[in-house]
Amino acid sequence: MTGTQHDIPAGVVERLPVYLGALIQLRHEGRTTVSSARLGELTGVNPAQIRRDLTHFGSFGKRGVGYDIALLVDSIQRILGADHVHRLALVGAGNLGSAIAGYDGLRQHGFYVTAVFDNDPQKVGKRIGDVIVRHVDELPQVVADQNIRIAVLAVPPEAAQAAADLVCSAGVRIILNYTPALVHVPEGVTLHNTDPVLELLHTLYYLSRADGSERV
Amino acid sequence: MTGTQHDIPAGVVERLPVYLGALIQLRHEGRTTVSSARLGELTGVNPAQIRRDLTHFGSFGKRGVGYDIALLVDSIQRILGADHVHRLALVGAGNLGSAIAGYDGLRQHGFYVTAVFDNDPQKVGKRIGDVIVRHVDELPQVVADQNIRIAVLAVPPEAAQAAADLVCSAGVRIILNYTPALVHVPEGVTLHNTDPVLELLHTLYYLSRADGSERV
DNA sequence: TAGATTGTTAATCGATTAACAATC
DNA sequence: TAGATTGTTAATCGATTAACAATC
Repeated sequence: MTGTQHDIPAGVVERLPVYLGALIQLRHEGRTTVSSARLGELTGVNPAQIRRDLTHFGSFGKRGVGYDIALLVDSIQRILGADHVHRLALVGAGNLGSAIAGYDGLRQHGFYVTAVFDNDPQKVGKRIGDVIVRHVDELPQVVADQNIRIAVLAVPPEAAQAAADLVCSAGVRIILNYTPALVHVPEGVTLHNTDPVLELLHTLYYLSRADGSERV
Repeated sequence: MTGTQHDIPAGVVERLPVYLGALIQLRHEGRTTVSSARLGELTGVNPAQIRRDLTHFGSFGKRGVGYDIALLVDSIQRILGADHVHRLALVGAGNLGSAIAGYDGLRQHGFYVTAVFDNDPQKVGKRIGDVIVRHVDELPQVVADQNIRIAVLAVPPEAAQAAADLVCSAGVRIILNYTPALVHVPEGVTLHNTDPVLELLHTLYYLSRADGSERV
């Protein structure tokens, strides 16, 4: 789904944010160092794999001691490109959009929702999070002005493709699609789908196997 | 993170819901058959892999023709255990909770939010989706009465572990964690974390590589 | 029949893990 | 020094892909 960049395996890149989440939690608990063994417990990843993953980017630990949490947090953030601020455009000002705009975790990682759009005149002008909802017609101009690279789609599924087309032609490079619709994006745009239902279905498989799959 | 059930590779189980999503969209468009090549285009999965994935569960296609969409949808739903109704307990009646409860895609796959809980007395008694918000104290009783197996956590991160403990001891078998907190669950409970920020961070990596990673 | 596409094998590729020497 | 834990190699394991015979 994403063009293979350089030679870092995709699995490694997927796990880095998981490590980061655990490290931030550890730092929050006041810890200063952590071993790969402990990090493995917290994240469910094999300790050897954690060490191997990290060596793709350098050497961050001290033998006999472990990893300095602050250092590793900084390093991973730099690797991911999360060491500076990113502005997000949010398309769709419904319940989901409101939840996303109000989500503190975004700001903690340097993601700021600086523009919200909707095509419902009822919603235009209202405040969501820290910003006023604008009409979707203004999107190209605003995205260009703010040099926004990331868009989040929280619109009804029927509107997803149109919204994707719009943000793509406005110059957005990453789309987070929160609708169940399968949208197509041009080469060079990274699309990430997060349909909660797909994840539920996936997990469901294991439940059906685990017990007698009672029919309801 | 999940106990290895039988001999189906985890990757296969992860992709089935993706196929299902595409198939449902195709059915919605009025199509009746699809080739692995077309399904591969839609989902970004290699056609050979789609065919190989499906053979784990049987033989669903017709050589020279392709797959009957209706049949394949039914089959995948049955494989996943999504061919009957599942009740969900939702913990947290904020914006995110409201978005989840109001999400149509859930019902389309047989997931019904039949109980919503919050510990804020302000929210108890209000309606979300089709149900009245109850105090979290009632959770054990309600989950037991309704024989609920799946819980969705949409609470503040500080409250996540307590909420997880509560639903686990009430007998829930699958937890969908929408908070950034790393929660621990007992053996036998499947935990699925979906922190939107982690996904953003992951995607961000590729953006930083793609262009000159302008500092803002 | 000719064309298309599956089901399946066999080859490749990459990821995971165990093990251990290096070293804090 | 002794104990701990990393960084890294080497072995294993599994997933991906190409190719093609089977067959609709």
